[in-house]
Amino acid sequence: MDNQKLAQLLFPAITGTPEDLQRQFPPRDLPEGAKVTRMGPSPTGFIHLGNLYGAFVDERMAHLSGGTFYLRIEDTDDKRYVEGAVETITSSLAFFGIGFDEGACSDGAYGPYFQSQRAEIYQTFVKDLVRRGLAYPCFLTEEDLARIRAEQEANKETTGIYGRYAEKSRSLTLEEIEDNLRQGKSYVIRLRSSGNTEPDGSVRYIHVKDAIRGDVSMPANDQDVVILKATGIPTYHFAHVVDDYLMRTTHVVRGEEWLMSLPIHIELFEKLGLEPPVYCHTAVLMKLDEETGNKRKLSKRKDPELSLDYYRSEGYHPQAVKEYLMTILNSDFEEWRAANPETPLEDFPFSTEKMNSAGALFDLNKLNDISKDVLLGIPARELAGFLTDWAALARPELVPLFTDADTGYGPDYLTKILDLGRSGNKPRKDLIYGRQIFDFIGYFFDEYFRVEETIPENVSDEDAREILRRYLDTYDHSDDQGQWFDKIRAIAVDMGYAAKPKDYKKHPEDYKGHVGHVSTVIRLAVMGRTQSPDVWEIQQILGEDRTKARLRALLV
RNA sequence: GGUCCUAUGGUCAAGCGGUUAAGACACCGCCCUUUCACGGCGGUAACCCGGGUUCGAUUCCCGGUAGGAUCACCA
Repeated sequence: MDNQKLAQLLFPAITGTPEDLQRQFPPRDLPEGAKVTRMGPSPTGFIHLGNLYGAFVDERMAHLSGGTFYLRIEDTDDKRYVEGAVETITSSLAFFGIGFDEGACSDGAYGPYFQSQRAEIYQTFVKDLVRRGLAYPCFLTEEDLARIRAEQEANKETTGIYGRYAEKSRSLTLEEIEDNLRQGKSYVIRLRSSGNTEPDGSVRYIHVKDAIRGDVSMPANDQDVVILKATGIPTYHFAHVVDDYLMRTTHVVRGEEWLMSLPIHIELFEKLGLEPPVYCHTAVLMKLDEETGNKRKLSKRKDPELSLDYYRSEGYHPQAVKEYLMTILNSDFEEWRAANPETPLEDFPFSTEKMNSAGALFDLNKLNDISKDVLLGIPARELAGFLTDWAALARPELVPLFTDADTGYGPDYLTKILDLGRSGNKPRKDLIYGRQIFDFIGYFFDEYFRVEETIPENVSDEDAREILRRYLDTYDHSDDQGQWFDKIRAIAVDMGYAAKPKDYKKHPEDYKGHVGHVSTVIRLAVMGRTQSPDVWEIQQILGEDRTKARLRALLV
């Protein structure tokens, strides 16, 4: 077989060579040790927590080393394309403070960054492979493939085109190929694999140093995998090898679902004579399945928390999600964070070697706990803005209350609410995420104020009314916190409640209850609930009119 | 089924041949306290099983078991 002729027959339009391309995209001019990473999403527009997890690793590796992080759209499967996907991807990541240095979003010197626009580049490499006898056209139809598969399954053999199953296509003569081409038969280009059998008949293994998993070894590839689809567009495997080489990627971060195709990629790099990057195969994010009690991969359909939109619509602060992700990524991050509460996340010495190769369970509790601390570190004014942004997305009807002082509320009001109890050396950590925050502070807005709990058991209805009446009678909005509470204490004592809970605990028979029960009644009247931050401070925020109105409402 | 990965409390995890087996979240109790939260103190709770190697295995090796991943002209 004249491979030179075959190559020319198959790719008459390709005139360049791999060497030309290598010259066209020379090694990047970066400092020693700088890492070049990339994110390669398919443009379905759906971007989930797993993507963010990976992108975060990419971004940290690149930027911690003074390298480059770029975006490449892997749209070799035209069926998947969704309009506006690039915008969705970049804006989703931007929300979490992850930005690309170059790529599909902003261009750069190593493009094009859409695989669909790189057909000529791939074909240049394929043509070279054909020319060297390392790849060949295959005219097997879907039916042929199905038949082979059925036979293999019946024989309990590995499925695929390899060994003797590849022979027919591999041994096609130039004339047969020409003939097929003339008939307009559809074909793919397959790699002519060297197989994985040693001369002595044993299986040959590949050994790869994975930056997360350490030494990994598995049987070398023996499949004549498809490298160029009938459309002339490469499969993922081939595109990965060509692109990551030409774009001078130093570290490929991808999910462990790719681990099994590593032998293919290694063989492809070998045949192409190119240096493979360092691989970093990340663990899959897991979740405990309620039904089976087993760990399972987070699923797009069953688990809303996989979607990044979930965090946006729930109102999680991006920083909280990031910090949570970092605790999963590098477990010593929590310790570091405790020692460096003020230091930006970017200063943490992240490393792939500290990553765990087992799949971590997604832990919402932990995220919430981290979120409390993160929100505490954000000034109330800024938090008000964040909450307003969240409301615009998830609860648009709240936006006027947060932004418009004419509603009787507005941004200053909201800021005061959010800052409640956060000063001092033992600040409250009530705020977790948007939806939860509004549940927590809703009573500050008359439209959402509702008395939803009942008075303590040991306070009679008559006493409750009496407490409120006396409280309203003596209410002076300018009282300081001490004066204010003295009045409550006076009401309590006067009505037969202990001034101190301890007195009541010691001699419960002497009292109806204690001052805490009395203030609970007030709390219920003003806040609509029995649990809340300091009543006096809340009243100061509510203002005199609103406070009194709520008290009166219960007395009529 | 083949191949590969993984295996420490409910969860995330330190550990890397000799430890009273860290820590964090969650949970429980106590203290602080007008409620709640915060904070402080304390507590329950773990090395998958079986063989080796070794004076000694959570740690190393082999086997099992379990869970996960993957076996496309999808990425």
